[in-house]
Amino acid sequence: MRASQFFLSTTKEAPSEAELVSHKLMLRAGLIKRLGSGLYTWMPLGLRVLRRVETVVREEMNRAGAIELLMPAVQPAELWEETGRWAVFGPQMLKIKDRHQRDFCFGPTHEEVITDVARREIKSYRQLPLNFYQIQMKFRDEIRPRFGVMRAREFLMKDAYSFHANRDSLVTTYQTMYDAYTRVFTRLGLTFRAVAADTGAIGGSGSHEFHVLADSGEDLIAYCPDSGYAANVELAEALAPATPRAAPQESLREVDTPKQTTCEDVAALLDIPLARTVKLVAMMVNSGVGEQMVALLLRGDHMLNEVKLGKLEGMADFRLANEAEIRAAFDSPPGFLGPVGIDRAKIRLVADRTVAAMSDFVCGANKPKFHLAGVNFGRDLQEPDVVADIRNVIPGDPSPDGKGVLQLCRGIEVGHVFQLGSKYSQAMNATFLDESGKAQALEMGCYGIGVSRIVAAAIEQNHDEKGILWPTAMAPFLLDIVAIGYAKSEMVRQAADSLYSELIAAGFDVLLDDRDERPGVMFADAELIGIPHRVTIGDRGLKDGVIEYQLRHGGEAQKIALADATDFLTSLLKN
RNA sequence: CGGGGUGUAGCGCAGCCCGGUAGCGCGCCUGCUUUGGGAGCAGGAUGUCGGAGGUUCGAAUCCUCUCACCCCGACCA
Repeated sequence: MRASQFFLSTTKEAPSEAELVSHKLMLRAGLIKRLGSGLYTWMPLGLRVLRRVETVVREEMNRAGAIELLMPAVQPAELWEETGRWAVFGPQMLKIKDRHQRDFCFGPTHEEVITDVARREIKSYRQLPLNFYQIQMKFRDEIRPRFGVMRAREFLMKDAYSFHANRDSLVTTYQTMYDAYTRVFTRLGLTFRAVAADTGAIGGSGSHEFHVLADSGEDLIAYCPDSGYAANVELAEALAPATPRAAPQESLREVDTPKQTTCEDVAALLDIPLARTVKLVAMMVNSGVGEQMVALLLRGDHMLNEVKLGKLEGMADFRLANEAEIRAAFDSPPGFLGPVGIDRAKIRLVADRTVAAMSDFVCGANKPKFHLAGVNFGRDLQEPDVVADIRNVIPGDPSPDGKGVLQLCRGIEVGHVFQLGSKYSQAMNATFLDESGKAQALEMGCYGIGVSRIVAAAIEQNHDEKGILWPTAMAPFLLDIVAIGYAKSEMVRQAADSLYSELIAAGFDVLLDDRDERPGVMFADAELIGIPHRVTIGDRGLKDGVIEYQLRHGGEAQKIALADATDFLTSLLKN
């Protein structure tokens, strides 16, 4: 591609809306342009990158035995009503009406559509297993789109769905897809980690997420360097303390805490470790027959894990209690809440396992400006109604597999694989006939990759102060030929044109910068855009019959004889 | 949706407090010079100051309402 025939639109400054490096660089390099919140045009340069990622994904899906198809982006509501997800997906789904006032949505995912395909097409166990995939724009009305294409409302996704006669077959394909994902992210040159994950709104049993590791990632990952255990903190189990609760040593007493409303403040005032304090989080839980207050107990330095909480019996629907509800139930403002002396007939007490094993702890006194110290279960209050793991793990917690301790890191979720089981096939009556001629529900798996998000994640992981450093597999061009004085110098023009056409003929994606720009502009663009290899052709070198080669990712420029250039570059780019 | 912030030329911003009819840098256009790291000089174009209402002789500036966007918390590829 000749730069003069292409469309580059780079800028020195990034729009102020961009916060994240990848977002800024994508705008500055002219990969994307914003249309509205969470809506982006992929400009010609950005589209080349997106297509590269798509190519790797497509190749690996095909290799894994998945078969490509393309489903409609617009889906009828009735299909979603069959699985009950028209309501479940809720406001995140973009719902639309046609001219006859019939309800449709712009597909946020395609389990319903593919299951409909399956129930029409799959009749016999002889057809199984089957794995379909597509690469398509999805729409999700995100609460807060941000970070450019990282969390956009419209985004490109590869979604695959597999169908099986039994669980074993599902597990086999699941593993095949897991391996395929590993190959995809490896080929794309990303540093990533596969982690055990929660299944969220998609549902099902087993699931893993693939995360590109980056400090700017929105997800927290717990991993154990010793055992290889890795899980999203949403899921990572905080083991019950190994040592049982110690016997009470202290007597119960009130302590003056005139301004201390947080565990941190109280611990600082009393000069005790934060781990000796207990906080109470008041929740309103809707059990279906109205709301009831539930008091959660967590150690002062621990954070509530809402995913874990939601999985407890009868706790699926909860929200934080507001101040009025708290005052009514505890006769105290927030900041001084505690489990001692509360009406347990009205307020259920759910304690984290860690708290359940504590003794002589400090908590609120349900009285403004006072806390209690030396608090003990059994003696000062009844045992909790429920003891469960409801907190996030923290660094140093023992690994759930019993080998070593956990550490935390941040990740960007770029892939997710699920074993769905028969959730959708049962709801939609998608069955096949087994060997004995009996109708059975199909076992399903589903597998997503955030194609457009990968582009942002890759930049997050590969950039420097000058711009993007594309991994080879997703670079928009492999090589940039910077022709200095192309418009003026016959010598430069001839050398650049012939090198360019030879490399193009050899099948390489080469950009010839034949614009009538100053050298600095062309160099700066080459670096911002992140093209991995660069040669510079100018009168200065050509006088001695040489051109210059430079790797984007650092290293000294080297001079190459013009006569050897094609061979040199051909062997270089082949790898 | 709750909390915070910003809307002024294509982009980045100043002007607003203290009303007098809009400016800077980059970019863009023309010409000349320049050509190995985002050029120099000269000339030029571009704004319903996010929108609507109000106050006022007069509003980018003050008031009210609205819309959009960004950031912090609940969703997911």
